[in-house]
Amino acid sequence: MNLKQLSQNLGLSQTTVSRALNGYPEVSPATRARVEEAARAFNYRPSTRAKGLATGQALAIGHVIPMSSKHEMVNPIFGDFIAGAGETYARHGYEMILSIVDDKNEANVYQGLKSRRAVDGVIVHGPRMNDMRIPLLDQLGLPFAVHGRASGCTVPYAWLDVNNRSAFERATNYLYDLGHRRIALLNGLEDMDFAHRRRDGYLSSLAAHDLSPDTALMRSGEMTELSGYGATREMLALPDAPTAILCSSLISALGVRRAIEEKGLVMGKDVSVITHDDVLSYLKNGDDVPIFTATRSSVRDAGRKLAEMLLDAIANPEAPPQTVLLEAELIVGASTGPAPRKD
Amino acid sequence: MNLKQLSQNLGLSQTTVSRALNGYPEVSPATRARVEEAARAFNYRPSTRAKGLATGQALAIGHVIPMSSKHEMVNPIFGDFIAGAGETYARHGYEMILSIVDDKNEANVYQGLKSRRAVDGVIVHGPRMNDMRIPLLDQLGLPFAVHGRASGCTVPYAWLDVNNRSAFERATNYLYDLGHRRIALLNGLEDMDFAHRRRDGYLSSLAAHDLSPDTALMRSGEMTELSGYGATREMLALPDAPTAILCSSLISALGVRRAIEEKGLVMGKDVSVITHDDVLSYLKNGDDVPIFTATRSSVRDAGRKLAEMLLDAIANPEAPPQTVLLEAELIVGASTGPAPRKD
DNA sequence: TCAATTTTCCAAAGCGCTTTGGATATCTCT
DNA sequence: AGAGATATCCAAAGCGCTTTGGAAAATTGA
Repeated sequence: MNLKQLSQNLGLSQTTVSRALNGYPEVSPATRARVEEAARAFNYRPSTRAKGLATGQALAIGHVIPMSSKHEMVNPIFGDFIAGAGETYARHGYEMILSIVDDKNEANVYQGLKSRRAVDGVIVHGPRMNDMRIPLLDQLGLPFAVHGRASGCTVPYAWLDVNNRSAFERATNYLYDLGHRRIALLNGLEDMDFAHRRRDGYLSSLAAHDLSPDTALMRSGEMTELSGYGATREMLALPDAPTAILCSSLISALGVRRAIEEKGLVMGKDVSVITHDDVLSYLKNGDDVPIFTATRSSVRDAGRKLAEMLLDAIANPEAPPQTVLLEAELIVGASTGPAPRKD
Repeated sequence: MNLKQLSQNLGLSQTTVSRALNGYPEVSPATRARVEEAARAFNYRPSTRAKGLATGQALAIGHVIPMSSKHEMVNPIFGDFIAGAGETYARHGYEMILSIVDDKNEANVYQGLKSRRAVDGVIVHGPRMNDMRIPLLDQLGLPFAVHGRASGCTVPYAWLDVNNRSAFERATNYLYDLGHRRIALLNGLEDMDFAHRRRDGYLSSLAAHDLSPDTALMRSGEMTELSGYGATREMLALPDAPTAILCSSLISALGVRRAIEEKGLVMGKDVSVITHDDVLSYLKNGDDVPIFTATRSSVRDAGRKLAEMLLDAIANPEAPPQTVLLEAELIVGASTGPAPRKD
């Protein structure tokens, strides 16, 4: 069923039917009702492609998911993020189109989306330091919004980020106040922007308390259970082992806990742990009482909100880019406690 | 840059340029080269929408991700699955469009995709027992392929599935051969088709060895770390605790291990564990030596392959639906060992 | 009652591509 | 050299929608 057939069925012109369906005023309430009724009956929906051609809009947003070509790893937060974004799109009649692409071909993909006019805008995932995608998109003139930020980018752009710096600074402070002096940082990959900010927050807290950072206690890498386990195991074997560990993801925190318990130590007593918690749907941090003390910020909410920002930016292109900085909650769970006394 | 402008630039007709770019024979090698060169120089790509309108194809595949409205949970395997599927689409010039939808509105979404002609076909995720989506899609005439199967569906359809039944049967046999007699099953949600098949395999092995199933040792639910932990904790507290646990996902296996170790027991010695491993990129089962003995089947490969099957089916609609049944590997890791002697 | 509005509807152009049905130029063969 | 084949290109229609510029019908005002 297409517009032509529908309008013939109704004995009306395509114009009138189109207008009735799109809420234009120049059609009487009576015929509008008749048209809507018929559209429902025949299960008519305008072809996205035809509509897009006619209006010049794509009614679609692109999500370009970078995949580390080294590790072939897709970001585990990604599922929940797009679940949030998808809600927003559904509400606004937009489609989400997804490209998963290894880091090399990224520029190509953005160019393609632009020149094929496949999307009205894109969401940038996993920004790195000095991310070249941002100037690229800016130059292409393709509206975009970034989940996170990219230090070193000079052009203004729309972003939504968790205040990773302050979150990790507060977390470190909290551990300091509990008496911890040997505090380790298990960070994400160095070139990811968020990792950089988290380290800044961590270092800033150490500095504020006249603690000098120890590179033996600062790790970074992919955030897997195994890497959390391995790093913790190594660090606990040090002569001057850390009494507290700051961890970048709940997944690696599981590994941290395992290494602690394997050594016969008790988390929250012998070793304190704070992790960042993205509130992933398949990885809850406990039921009522959180297992881990955590800096918490829902990545699904972030998806919802950032999608809204992008749609806003598309709707009024003249407005300056919005930016949102979310403060993570610091929620106290069972994984932190006072630093053990030295004997 | 559009076709018209490009062809004017070249002093050729749109027809010729279009043909040159699409590999039609009725254009001389010389002009074809000239056209391709110019297209590259001007970064020309045909508008997807216009092309789609003209050809009647969408060059897009829909993925409808059901989200349990109860738990708001997105399937954690989903990221890796679409990473695989995405590879295939990229190779064939298809786009992936994603809808995340709660179970109630699903029918609507499929209808919408069909009548708006937004996609050439869809992948069905997370099939349940007697899944009504399959007859629906069949009736709509929208090509589709299912990741998994749906017991009880009578219409023929294309699917790709792991042989969950035989995998869990073999795993149970393996535990039996190690001397285990109290074997627990931590399954996924009951109404998911794969959970049903896994239980079948488990029960069939028990029956073959004259073991009668004990409902106290059979759990099912969302597969989270916490649920694995909770269930194991409870079962280990039973007077007649299991000596082996069969687990449906690596995530919940982490919880299983935690509950075991928390009780001061050693996994692989006091309690054996076998889990299913989807080979998720962010959750590796150990580096070289697997941590868990596991039934293993890469969900990313599944995505790649199933996408290919769907594109095939779209390319020749007359062919009968393909079906692929993958056998999971049974890989032996450190989590299984002979049943402990009774004292 | 009749001109001036206002409502309500329509025909046709256009969005950017593919494809049909020629037209023209170039070869081939005898 | 000239007819038939073949290679090369083009104009125009059509895909399903929106939207512009009117036209016809209904309503209003004096």
